[in-house]
Amino acid sequence: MDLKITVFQQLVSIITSAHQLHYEMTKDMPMQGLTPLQYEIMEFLSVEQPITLSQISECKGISMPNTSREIKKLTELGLCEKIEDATDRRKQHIRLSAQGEARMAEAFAFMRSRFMDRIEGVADDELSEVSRSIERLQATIFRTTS
Amino acid sequence: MDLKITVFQQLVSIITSAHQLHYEMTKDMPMQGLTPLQYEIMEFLSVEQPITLSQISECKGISMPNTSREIKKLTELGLCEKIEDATDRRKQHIRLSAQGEARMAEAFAFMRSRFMDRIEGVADDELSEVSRSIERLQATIFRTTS
DNA sequence: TTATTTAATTATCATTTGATAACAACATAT
DNA sequence: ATATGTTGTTATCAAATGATAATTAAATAA
Repeated sequence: MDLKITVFQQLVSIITSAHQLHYEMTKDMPMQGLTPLQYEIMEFLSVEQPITLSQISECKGISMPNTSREIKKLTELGLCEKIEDATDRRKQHIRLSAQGEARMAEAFAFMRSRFMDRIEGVADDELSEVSRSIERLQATIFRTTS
Repeated sequence: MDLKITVFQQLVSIITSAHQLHYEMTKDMPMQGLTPLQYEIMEFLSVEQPITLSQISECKGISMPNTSREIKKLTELGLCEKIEDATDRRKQHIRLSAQGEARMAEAFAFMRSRFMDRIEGVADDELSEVSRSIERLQATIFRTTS
């Protein structure tokens, strides 16, 4: 069969697995007043930061009014903050506040603990292989086509 | 730094990338009357099939009443069907109907097309590397710990 | 200058999804 | 036989999210 088709099918399967693993790592995690969407935005912010409202809207597929609403709530909760753009006064750069960073550090610690249980028996040389494999995927198919 | 910590951080990044890529492949895809959750269940069914209602509920983190409601809607739309269990008459095994399979084949064709555009310039030997990398991940960290 | 575009906000309503209680049918343990 | 647990259903309400219109302010194009 065509190699590209094979890789596509493998990609679908790994996307499914990644989704499933994320679900298992975050299941029963205390949300401390955040709705699922708000938490999702927080996770996104901890990876892409700082970022404007329009970019969040575009990347996550949330309309501008709804993005504005959720960021407002997160800001009111003290979890993120708005920074004015130096050259364009319309733009707002959003980043996690110190409290928001702490909150996400907790979340990732929770996930990490779940992950550690999962890979308990895996040998170091196998893990090195895994590490190289992930690097390879990030450098090719997951690379952002700008 | 500890290898396991490194792999965890890489894992978080690949989960994010996978989520992002899935979003880009399905963005603007015609949903033909399916809600996001219903489509998500359809994707799940096309991977795990047949499966009981309780298993869908457990795996996807949807309560039984809500799972029942959504499966009922999908069944009414002719996209999936219920099969009685031979030994336990309470159980319902759910699978995609022929129409449901056709619908998902369309969905995957849509995604595949997007994916092909994305990897247009990637050489075959690089793709083979990607393929091996995915296999390695599926065999290790994404393997289901039963 | 004036028009047009872009970034963000507020308000509002519809839809989707989540949560809970009450129930029915069947299986299994005591 | 009776109790208890499991699987799934229906109904209902609450919460979260999506969608749209109207608005403000600032940048940019004409």
